[in-house]
Amino acid sequence: MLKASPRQRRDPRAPDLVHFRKSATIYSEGEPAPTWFVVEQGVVRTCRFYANGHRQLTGFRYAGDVFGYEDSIHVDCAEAVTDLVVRRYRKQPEGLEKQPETSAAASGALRNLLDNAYGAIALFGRRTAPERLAAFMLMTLDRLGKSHDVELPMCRTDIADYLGLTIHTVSRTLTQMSRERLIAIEGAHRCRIVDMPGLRALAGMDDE
Amino acid sequence: MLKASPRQRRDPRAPDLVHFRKSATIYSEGEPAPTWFVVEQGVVRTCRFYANGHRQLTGFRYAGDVFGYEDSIHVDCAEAVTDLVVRRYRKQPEGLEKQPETSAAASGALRNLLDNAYGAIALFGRRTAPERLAAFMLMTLDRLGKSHDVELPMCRTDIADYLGLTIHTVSRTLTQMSRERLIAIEGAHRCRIVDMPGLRALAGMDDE
DNA sequence: CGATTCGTTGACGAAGTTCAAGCTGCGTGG
DNA sequence: CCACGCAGCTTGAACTTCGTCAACGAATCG
Repeated sequence: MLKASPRQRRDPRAPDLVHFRKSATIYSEGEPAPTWFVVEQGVVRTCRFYANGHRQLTGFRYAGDVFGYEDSIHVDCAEAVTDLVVRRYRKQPEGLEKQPETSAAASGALRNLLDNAYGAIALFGRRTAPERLAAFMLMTLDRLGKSHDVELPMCRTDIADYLGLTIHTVSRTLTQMSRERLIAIEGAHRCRIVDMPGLRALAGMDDE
Repeated sequence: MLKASPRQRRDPRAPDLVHFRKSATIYSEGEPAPTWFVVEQGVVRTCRFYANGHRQLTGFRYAGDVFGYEDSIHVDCAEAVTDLVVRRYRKQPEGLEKQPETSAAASGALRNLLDNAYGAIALFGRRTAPERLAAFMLMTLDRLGKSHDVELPMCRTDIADYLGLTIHTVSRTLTQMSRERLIAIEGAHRCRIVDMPGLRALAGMDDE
C-alpha cells in the first residue's frame, strides 16, 4: 500500500502523483491514515459498508478536492470511480503536528468532510426520488457541468447508493424526468438540463 | 471535555452556566458563532430547515457533549429538547486562535459534529422504518440507557425528523416492535429492550 | 374542567422495491 | 468483421411500505 517516493527523498512532505484504475480501492474504512490526497484527475467516491451488506456512499470528490485527511484512521473508504490521478501527501510526524499550516489543512479537510456529510443528509431531506435526483443533478452540475450539460461519470449503482434508492428507481425517475422535459438524457453518463427553473423548483431550491 | 473553573471571571475564557427552557433556541443556522457549549444537564437537538419547509435533525447532544463550535457561523441550529443547563465558553480572540489547546478543542468539536453527521447517514443507510428505529434505540441506549432501559426524552416528531419518517410511522413501528416482543413501551418517553439479540439483528449490527 | 398538545390507530393511495425479462454497448475471440 | 458474452441500463408487473387523511385517546396546564 504505502509506497515510498520513486526518486528523491529530501522533503518528506513532497507529494507523490499516484495512479489508480477505475474501481480500485484507495483506502478502506478503519485503516490508519498516514497520508492524505488531492484529486488531480478523475472522480473518487467515499463510502461505508454496513453489516447488512448495504453500501452507503458519503460523497464524491472531483478535481481539486481533498480527501482522506482523517484523524488517525479512515472513517470511510475511498474508491476510484474513473481512472484516477491523485496527489498523495504524507502527514507530519507527531511532534510537528501542531504547526499552523498543518492544523489549517487538517481543519479544512475536516470541514470538507463535514460539508460532504451535510450534503448527503440534505439529499435525504428531499424525500421523493425526483427531488433527490433533481438536487443531485444540480450538485453535480456545479462540479462537473458546463452551462447546462452535466457529466455523470459514476454508474447508476453509485447514484442509487448515494441517494438511498435502487438503480431501478434511479433509472425510471430519470426517464420520467426526461419525458417531462426537465432534462434530456444523452447516453448513460451525460445529460442536458432542459428546464432549469423546473429542475430547481423540484429540488426545492426555489420559492415554493 | 475542556473544563475551566466555574466561578471567578478573571479569565475571559471562563464558562458561564446558562439555562434554557424546553423548546428554546440556543442558536440558529447562519448566526455568528462566538461561543460554544457543553451540555451539563438535559438534551439538545441540532437541526436544519430546508426551503420546502422540511426539518432535518442532524443529531442529539447529551450530558458532556460539545456543540456549537463551528468555524465562524453555525452550520445548523440548536434547540433545547428538555429543560437545559449548558456551559458556555467564549472563543479566543482571533490573534490567539492558534493555541494548541484551543485548536484541539476545535478539531474535537468538529469531529463530534462529523460523528453526529455520519451517525445520521448511517441511520438512513438502514432502510426500512423498523431498521432505523432499532438502530436509533441502540444508539440512544448507549447514551441515555441503563442496561436494558432506554430513556427517550425527545418527542415523536423529533425522532421522525431525525430518522426521515413521519410520526405516524414511528408510532406504528414502535407498537409493531412491541407486539413482536422486541421492546416494551413504558410510556411515551421510556421503553425497555426485551429481545436484545433480535433488536441488534434488526438494526443490522449482527451477523446476517 | 375545558383546551391544547402529543401520541396512537385505521383506511387508503402513492411511491418505491422486488422479481423478472429484455436491451445496449463494448471487449474478446473465432 | 462478425458472433458471443458480459456488464450496465431500462422497463414492466406485482407487491410492500410508508405517507396522507381522518379520527380518537391521553396527558398537561391553565
